[in-house]
Amino acid sequence: MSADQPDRTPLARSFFDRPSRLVAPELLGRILVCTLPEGAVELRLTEVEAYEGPDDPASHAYRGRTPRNAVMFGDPGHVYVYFTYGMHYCMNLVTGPGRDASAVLLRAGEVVSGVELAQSRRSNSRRSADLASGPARLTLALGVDRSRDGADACAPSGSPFRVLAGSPPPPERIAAGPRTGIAQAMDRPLRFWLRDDPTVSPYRRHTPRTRS
DNA sequence: AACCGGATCGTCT
DNA sequence: GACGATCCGGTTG
Repeated sequence: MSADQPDRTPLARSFFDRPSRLVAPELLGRILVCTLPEGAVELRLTEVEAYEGPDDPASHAYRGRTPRNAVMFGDPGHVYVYFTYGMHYCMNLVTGPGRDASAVLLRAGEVVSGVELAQSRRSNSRRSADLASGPARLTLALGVDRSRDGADACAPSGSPFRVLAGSPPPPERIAAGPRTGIAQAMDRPLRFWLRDDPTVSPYRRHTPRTRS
C-alpha cells in the first residue's frame, strides 16, 4: 500500500475477540464505514472508551443482561446501540474475550468520506471537525439509531458497517485517561484518544443532575 | 474556557 | 418515579 492510500483490509473478527481495554487503543486511526441507502460515510476513529462488562460498574452490562444490552452479551464484532438522555444514540463495538459483555464506545472521529451527507445530518455544526466530535454527534453523522443494534461489523456483506485497518498511529500519539461523564471507576484509564487531534471531544467531568 | 439550564424519554428500580 | 457513557446555545470570566 502506498503512503497516500490507506490499507482497506477489513479487520478480522479475531481482532475484536480480545479485552476491550486492548481493542480500544488499537481502534484509533482505523476507518469505520457506514453505508446506508442515502450513501456512505467513512470515519477515522480518534477517541474511544473501553467498558469491561459485568465487572465494570460503569458498564451497561454491570447489572446483567436486559433487553436493551442483550447485544453486549453476544459475539464480538457486533454493534451495540443505545438511546440516552431522551434524544441521543451512542454506538459501541462489542469485544471479547468470548461472550464477555465488553465493548468499546465510539466517542469521536474525523469524517474522511461522505462529508456532505454527514453535514446534512448535522445542520448545526460549524467546523467540519465537529461533525463527529462526541458520541451522539458521531451517530448522528453516521445516521445510526436503535434499528442498527446488533449489526455485524465483520460480515463480508449484508451489514451497513465495516471496520477497516486504516493507518494505525504511532504509539506516542495515543493518550489515555479516565472515561467521560461517569462517576464510577475513575481510577481506570479506559478513555483513549489521539493526542492533538482537533476532532477529539472535550473532556467533561461527571456532573450530578438536579431537578425541580 | 468554563459553567449553566433546557430539551426529552427509554430503561430499570 | 428517577436518572442518564449528551448536546446546544447562552452567559460569564
